[in-house]
Amino acid sequence: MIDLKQLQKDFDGISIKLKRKGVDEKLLEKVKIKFEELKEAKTVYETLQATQNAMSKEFGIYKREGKDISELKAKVDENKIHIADALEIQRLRQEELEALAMAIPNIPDDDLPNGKDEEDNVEIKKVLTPPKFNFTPKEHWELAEQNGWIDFERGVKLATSRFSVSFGMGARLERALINFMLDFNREYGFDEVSVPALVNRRALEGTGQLPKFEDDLYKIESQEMFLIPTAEVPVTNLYQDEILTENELPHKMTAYTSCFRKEAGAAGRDTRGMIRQHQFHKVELVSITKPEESDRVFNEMVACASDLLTALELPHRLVSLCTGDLGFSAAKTVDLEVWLPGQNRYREISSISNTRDFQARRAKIRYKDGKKNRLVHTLNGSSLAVGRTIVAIMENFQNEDGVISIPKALHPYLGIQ
RNA sequence: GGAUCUUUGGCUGAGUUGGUCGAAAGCACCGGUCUUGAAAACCGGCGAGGGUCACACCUCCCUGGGUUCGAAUCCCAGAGGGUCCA
Repeated sequence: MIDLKQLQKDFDGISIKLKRKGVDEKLLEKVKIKFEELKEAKTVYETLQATQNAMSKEFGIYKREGKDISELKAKVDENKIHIADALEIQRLRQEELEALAMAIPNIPDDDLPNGKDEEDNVEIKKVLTPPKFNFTPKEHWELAEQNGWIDFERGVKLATSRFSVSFGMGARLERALINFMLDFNREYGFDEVSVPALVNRRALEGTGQLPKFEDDLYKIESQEMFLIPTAEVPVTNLYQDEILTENELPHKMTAYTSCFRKEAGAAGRDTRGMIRQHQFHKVELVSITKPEESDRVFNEMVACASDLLTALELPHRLVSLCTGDLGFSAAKTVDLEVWLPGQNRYREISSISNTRDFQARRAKIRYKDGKKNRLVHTLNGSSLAVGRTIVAIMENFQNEDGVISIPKALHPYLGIQ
């Protein structure tokens, strides 16, 4: 959630910034007015409540002294009615404001490229050069089936489309990658955590998936619990409602989880293969920092993910997302795109975001800065999506006969000499 | 699943004949005295959010309702935890 006080104070400045992300100024105007109305309603209510409290106190004194209370009681009873009204007004305005304010995305950083969508993202740099083949490289689903690594039909049989089953080396590769990434991240200074894959509503509100994106989440109706769409949710919310000490920051964490997404808006896209699955494995990076540290840690996270790809000998590039392509909670995002020879293009394999205090405000994650409590900054990013990494390995390490070599970095994890 | 107990500030933990309780005490923490330095001892401070220039003031003792002029304290429902039974 954005800072409403600041919106009130600097409406024009913030409007300009949010417009870059495509936010309607009318919505902001509404929020500002609602915020002022709420303040007004609060003042009215609090004044009434104060006199009520004072009278109640007096009541006690009267009684102790044996004075007549009938007159006072009449006054108090009357005031009570006004309080009920005032409270109701306040409650309504609060609800209205919340509904509006929760729909406003984070403010993009000033130095981001302007733009509408993916097309306007800006490449920062390329790492490693794509391999040249003297044959036509195949796409991953072909290779996956040929090698017997992944079975898409059986995934559909067990669940529905966009589920798959890994066999043999395909399955082992998954496990090897997860271990490799976690070890790699740990050496980079990220502490490993293992978290629930099912979370409550509050957690999802904290990181901004709810209330806006409920359609994309799998929900356990009977319990009001949700399957996590990313480890970002449980890991960031570890510190929800807490006041951290300055010297425990930054918290740099890495976690492996399965992720679950309905992909509601992606009908027809990437229907083949395992680029876009309802369930996938991901190793995630999450950091919680002091505000002045978040840019530094952001760069560390990007470097960590990029170095990981390099260690796996996968050609990739870093892309700065333009304002229009930025996610809801992000103030800044760098995507890592891996080269896929079969598709002859780069595809997203990791996405690192700094949400600044946007999630911290919702999730109430603060730290003691001297005497004061300040909001932390939260950052998250995929180390790498495991499925897409396997896709990248298959396509980049394929041989003419369809046999797939294994990157050296993974040899120890697969018992290859 | 049934019975019963429990849920308080960073932690431990008082407060259950309803009023002066945002809440004792201890620990932790911060500042000071002392010390070459540290520890100990002593003095002081120390929950959060809103509001204010600063006060005042409002809200919060698991959550949501209710009773009452007034609830951490009473009633109801729900959630979490413990114990016993199955």
